Amino acid sequence: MIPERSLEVLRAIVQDYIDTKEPVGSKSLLERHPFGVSSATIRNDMALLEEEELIVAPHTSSGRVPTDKGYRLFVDRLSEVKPLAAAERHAIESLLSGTADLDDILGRTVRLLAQLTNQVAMVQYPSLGRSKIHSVELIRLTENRILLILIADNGRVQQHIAVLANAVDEEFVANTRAKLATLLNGQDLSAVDSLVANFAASFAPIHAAEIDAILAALAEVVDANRQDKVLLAGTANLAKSERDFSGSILPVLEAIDEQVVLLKLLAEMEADQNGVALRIGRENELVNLSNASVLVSDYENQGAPVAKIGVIGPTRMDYQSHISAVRAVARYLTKTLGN
Amino acid sequence: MIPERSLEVLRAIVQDYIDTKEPVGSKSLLERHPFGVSSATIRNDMALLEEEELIVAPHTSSGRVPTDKGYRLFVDRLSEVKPLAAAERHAIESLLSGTADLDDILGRTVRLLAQLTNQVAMVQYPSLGRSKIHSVELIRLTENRILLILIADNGRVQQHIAVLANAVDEEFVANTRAKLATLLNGQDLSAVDSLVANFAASFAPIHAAEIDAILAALAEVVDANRQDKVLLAGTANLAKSERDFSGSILPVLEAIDEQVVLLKLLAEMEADQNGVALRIGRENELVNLSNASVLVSDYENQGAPVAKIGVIGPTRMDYQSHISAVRAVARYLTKTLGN
DNA sequence: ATTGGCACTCAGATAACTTGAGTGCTAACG
DNA sequence: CGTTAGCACTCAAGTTATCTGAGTGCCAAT
Repeated sequence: MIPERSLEVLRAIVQDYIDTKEPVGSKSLLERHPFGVSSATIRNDMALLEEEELIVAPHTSSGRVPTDKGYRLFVDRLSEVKPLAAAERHAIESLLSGTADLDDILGRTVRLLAQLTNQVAMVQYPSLGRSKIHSVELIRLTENRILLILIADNGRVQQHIAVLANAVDEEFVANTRAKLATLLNGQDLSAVDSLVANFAASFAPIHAAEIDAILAALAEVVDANRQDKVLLAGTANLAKSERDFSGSILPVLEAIDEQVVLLKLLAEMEADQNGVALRIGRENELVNLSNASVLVSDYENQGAPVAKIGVIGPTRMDYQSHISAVRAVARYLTKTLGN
Repeated sequence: MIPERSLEVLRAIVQDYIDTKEPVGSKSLLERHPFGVSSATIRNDMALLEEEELIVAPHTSSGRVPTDKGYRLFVDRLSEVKPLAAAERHAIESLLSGTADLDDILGRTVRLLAQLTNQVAMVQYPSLGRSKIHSVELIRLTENRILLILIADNGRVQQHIAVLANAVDEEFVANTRAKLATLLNGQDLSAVDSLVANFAASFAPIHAAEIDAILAALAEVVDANRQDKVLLAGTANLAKSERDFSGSILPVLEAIDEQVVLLKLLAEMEADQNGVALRIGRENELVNLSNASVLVSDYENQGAPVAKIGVIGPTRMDYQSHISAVRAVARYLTKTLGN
């Protein structure tokens, strides 16, 4: 086992490094943290930590820098979450109060988080996966184009246009709409596929093609919700802290461009007992994010987690503050959606 | 007036500079462009061009670089638009064919443009400004929350939730919906304000507060459409060509983050006879884009321009190719929306 | 287990020197 | 007159050499 004091040294190294962005050496460490021992002793401890691959020296004669593993130990066992400053709580409360539609709320929230952390913030749209259909609407745009709108009980709205081979009249649309409504309203989203299996049977065969097209649109809409959407803010923060990403922010920008990648990553992440999920550096299997950390939390609606919100930044980020920021924002978002 | 050959020299300088990204000198210019004269003559021409502030020397003894003014002259008078390669045309056609909903089409289009130009591409959602209301829907989510959906004849859909002080029943909603429909369907969007002015009068005074809330939601939705939305792609291209932006891509990222700024800029830009609008460097009054160029074109629906699409990149961009790329993509987008 | 002491290392800063692509200017030329 | 050859000059960028100081590892003494 690693002795107590050595762990304290690791903690000090992580904190100093996050602070100064410089590799930290034994002597300067003592200046900031009054351990009651000499620099030689610290050096011995450091040698031990290096053995354990918790820290590493960029070159032979320079201070030490935490490894991904070191950060991980720090976060899991050595750090306490730093509570938000009063001003920050205040900012959250005032910015997220007031009702508005979903787009608006998420937009404001993600901007807020970006500003609070000075990182790139992201929020995932509430997934329909676990939620129910509030209602389905059909609107006849032209004689052969039908707009299908699906409204989920979490306030998310998704639309799609079905193009029909033949013209249909208002009556047909109203009729279809009514049948769909009784069939689907209030049902679980995941049940849609099986529920509509025999839907065409209740119509005259003449309209089979039209019904098919509408069901295809419905499937599209359901699917569009499964593969979700993510909103970003604060990308400019990347440029500001460019050297924190060992030179190149390209991989991060690429991940941001390819939202699919991001969504896959988010889907994989599972919150720990603190209510947050964290991937540090190489822990992101997506190789291109190997010098970034991703920190997310779930937010809820109707008592169940519906999606994730979080930040992406350099591995050398201020975990203590950011964890509480992400948690707080997620909590307030949950609350806001509750209305 | 500037003599003919000097203008040719300017053209050569711009082309070489875009190509090599190095300041171009009199001698190396001759290697690539066989003017029938000596380097000393070229130097004299360059001195003249420098006098006219069309080119500038970064330091005393180095080649010349075009100024914003130089690029402007180049684009306006010296360059021919370079037609797209067959492969590129093909890519456009195959990527934009197939019907889908608006979100999808715009998403694919903007990605395509980003890939074609290797720049950051942006597309503005079709504005409702000049278009008409297809229909207005009201959906009762709970007894005091009404979802209002506005569908424009350009396929754009916008929703907003109105929260009412008192509970209302289905009948009230259906009734209101019907009245709104007769009043608004087919009307010009800009006419909404005056059309609903006396709307409350046709209801029992008991429901005044509810009607107000719904009208407020309507105003919101109309407004949300005015201030528009913009979709981006290819931000990773920024990192790749970072040094093209004289070191810092921060201002560009900031503009991207603040979509409001971007929208304002787009609104200001008016297409010239080529069908494109171009701001070079300092011409962007937004001071932070002073080493970027913005290149946009209108795309149309129902025969009238509805919004802009374009790219943003370093002033040293390949105007000849990009202009035709933007134009082509805008044209195909217009065509796709036509269906 | 801790410490003082010492030899060693090496990234980064500073300075001196070299190189080469570029310039401007002038005097001569057709 | 426009063009040219020639020449002195400039300066960014690359190379090399040197210095410095914060850092290390190790060992013998406490």
